Amino acid sequence: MKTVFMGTPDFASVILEYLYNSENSVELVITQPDRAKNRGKKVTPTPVKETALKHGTEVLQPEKIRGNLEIYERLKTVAPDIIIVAAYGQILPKEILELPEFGCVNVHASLLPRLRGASPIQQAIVRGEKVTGVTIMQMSQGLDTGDMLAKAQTEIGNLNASSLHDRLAEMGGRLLIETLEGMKKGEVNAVPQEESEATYAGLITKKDGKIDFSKSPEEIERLIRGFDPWPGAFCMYRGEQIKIWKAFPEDEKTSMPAGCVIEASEKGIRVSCGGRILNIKEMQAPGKKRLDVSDYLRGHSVPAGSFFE
RNA sequence: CGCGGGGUAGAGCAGCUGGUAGCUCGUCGGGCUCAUAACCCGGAGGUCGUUGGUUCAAAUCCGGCCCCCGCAA
Repeated sequence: MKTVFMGTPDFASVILEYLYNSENSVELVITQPDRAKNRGKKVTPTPVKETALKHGTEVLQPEKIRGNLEIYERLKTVAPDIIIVAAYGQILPKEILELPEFGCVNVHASLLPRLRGASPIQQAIVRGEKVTGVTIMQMSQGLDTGDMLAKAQTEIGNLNASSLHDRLAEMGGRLLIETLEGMKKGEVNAVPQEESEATYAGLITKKDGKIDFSKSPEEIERLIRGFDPWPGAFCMYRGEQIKIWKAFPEDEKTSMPAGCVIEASEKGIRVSCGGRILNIKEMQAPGKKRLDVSDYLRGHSVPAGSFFE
């Protein structure tokens, strides 16, 4: 099929690669404008833009796609059979959704109707879902509310957000291509989402990574894993913001107050939380690299009775 | 020119108001012990990121460059 692709981050760029490696043509790619970001405030192209340019496809980066006549006319001229959307980052107006013969389909990184929204991958882990997956859906005007065309699922196990992201991106790419094949043959059924089962995964900010030691060790561990590598789960120790990258819940009970260090050794820093214990294994001080707790302790002292907060 | 921290022994840190480098762990050898990741004794291991400069003398002061990281976006 003749397609137009719209997407922005790495997740979308993986999907786009699958599209290039398929029978379908990519006529045009639309992504978010280059933004000044990172240290040094350098203007950086989006991953999708890089992928598109690598394949020699024209890229458009409208600041606002809604009500953008130029883009609309352009799409009309290109006249794609279908528009593929993956983590684009802007809401598409009705007239674009209805423009192609096959409409717009979205690759979403969750098993809809669960985890609609911007952060399905992280939230799947943080909320303790056992399984998650990808859904290909026919886009409608609501937020991830369209009819579902295909799904694939996977166990989360103890993956962190980075590994889960990569896995879901690959799954999404494969599933998209299959679905496009099916659509061409008219073999795809659109299944409405069960509205009552919908959950939402909103935009994540760095502040959401703050660890609350009154919560259970399991919950904290999921936050750490779900926010790895971005934005990272953190807490304060002696006035410094410390990121925690690896930790394991222990069953042992304790009556020490939340955040209290019970023991610090090369086996980990054991901290009281929610009446039980979280064993911290890997951490990072500001301006420093990620360190094994055993390495960290060679240069810092973490006495029992001090507090993480 | 967004703000900031840092590059010192295999690892993590200290030293940085200038005068031939120190701590903890590891490592090697020896000892103690029924035994040990415990303890005692001893040793090896560093062109102090790189490159210029100031100085009688620089890890320590000044400039350029390379690399790592935190914040903010």
